[in-house]
Amino acid sequence: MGCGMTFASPFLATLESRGFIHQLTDAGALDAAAAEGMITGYIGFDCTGPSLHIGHLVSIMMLRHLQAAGHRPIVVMGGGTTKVGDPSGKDDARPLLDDAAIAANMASIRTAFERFVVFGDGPSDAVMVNNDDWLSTISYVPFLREIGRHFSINRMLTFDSVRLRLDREQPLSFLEFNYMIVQAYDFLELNRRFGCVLQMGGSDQWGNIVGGADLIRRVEGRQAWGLTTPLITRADGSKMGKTAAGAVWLNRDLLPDFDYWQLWRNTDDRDVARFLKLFTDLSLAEIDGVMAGDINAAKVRLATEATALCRGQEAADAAAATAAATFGGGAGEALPKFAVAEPVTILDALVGLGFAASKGEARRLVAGGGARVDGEAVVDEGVMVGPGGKVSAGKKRHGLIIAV
RNA sequence: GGAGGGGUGGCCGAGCGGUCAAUGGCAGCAGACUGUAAAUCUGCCGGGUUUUCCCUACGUUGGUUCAAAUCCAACCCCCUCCA
Repeated sequence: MGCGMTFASPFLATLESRGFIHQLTDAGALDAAAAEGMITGYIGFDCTGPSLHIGHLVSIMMLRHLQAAGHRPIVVMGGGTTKVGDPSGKDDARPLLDDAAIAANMASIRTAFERFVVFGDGPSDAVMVNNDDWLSTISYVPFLREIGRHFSINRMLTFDSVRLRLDREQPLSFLEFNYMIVQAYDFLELNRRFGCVLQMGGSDQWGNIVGGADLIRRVEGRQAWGLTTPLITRADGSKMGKTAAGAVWLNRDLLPDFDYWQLWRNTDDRDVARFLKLFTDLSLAEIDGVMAGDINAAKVRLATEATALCRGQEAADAAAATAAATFGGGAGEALPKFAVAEPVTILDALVGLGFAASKGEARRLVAGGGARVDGEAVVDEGVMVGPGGKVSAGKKRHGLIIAV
């Protein structure tokens, strides 16, 4: 969508040209600040799950572009805000997580960032902080007097996150109602600690972000800005992040490299150009070149570039090589494997590889003509497969039987 | 507090004493066509069992029946209207 403006600062110009910008506050002043010198910006991430997923990728890429343009990114782990729970875009309150669960999720999540931004002590090196560090020590009455007085209930009631709940007569607890205040306070705290002047996030965060920028202006008398991305959906209307098979995790231990690569490889034709801009480092000129060629080659390029960013070049190349070999009729190393001591039936092999949830489902797969051993369709469910065999379910799912 | 309506398979939504593992739609999986895409058409779509067999399922717990998702009772939860 974008705002159609032209920007003087490389950072905003890049975001705009690549489709990252949905809304931003005082574009002219932010552009001037970013053009003039280094700025510090942040994005917060909740720790409600064990890993971030590709729905978070747009935000992560913005931090990457921020750093690439010579600015300083701050990754805020929402150890504290996760305890409150963001009502934005939700009909119901999320179950509250305990400290141990949040800490575990946070530890798992932080590893994903190391591939996208460079952490360190240099001026534009990324910083990671946990907002629990300052939120958990807040004293109630002093907080109300310093921060709470700047928030108008009248206005808070008009924010979408609150209004939608009230309009639908869904419950909204006082705890959740405070989320925006707590997030606004984060921005203030980051402004004080790091001179952070920009908060970015998804479009559902607009209210929270503006709240923070307002708070900084009122308390510190300084200007701060907010920027949101559009909600990225696939051509079929589905949201990024999830497929019917489950969340598309960034962490390798939750989703194998090959599966991650395959996911991008199977991108809808209509999404390829857009995704190349959002999820790879290729320049716009390179993308034009790629798109001018074969669409399937473009998808391979998207898959390899996106996988390299998230999982490393080596993993991306291995996945690409495996795909080339496997879909060329052979088999690649990165395929799922099932270790057996002696030959098993095709049914057990399909279940063992995770291609069928039950023997009944495996049976149906065979009956429907979808099962293959070494490329040959299996018609008899009694067929045995031993180590070295390649088992396929449909055209896209392939696995290897190996010896224990 | 009073009066109604409802809770069904991943989701939506029929069924309202046996013929119900439960119509239909969506999602999903597979086949055909293709390009590891989309669209379209076809099949499958609780679990086990080499299959006119067994198990588990229609909010929960009991009951009536030869037989219940379907009837009764109590309880839990949701919605609407009245106070």
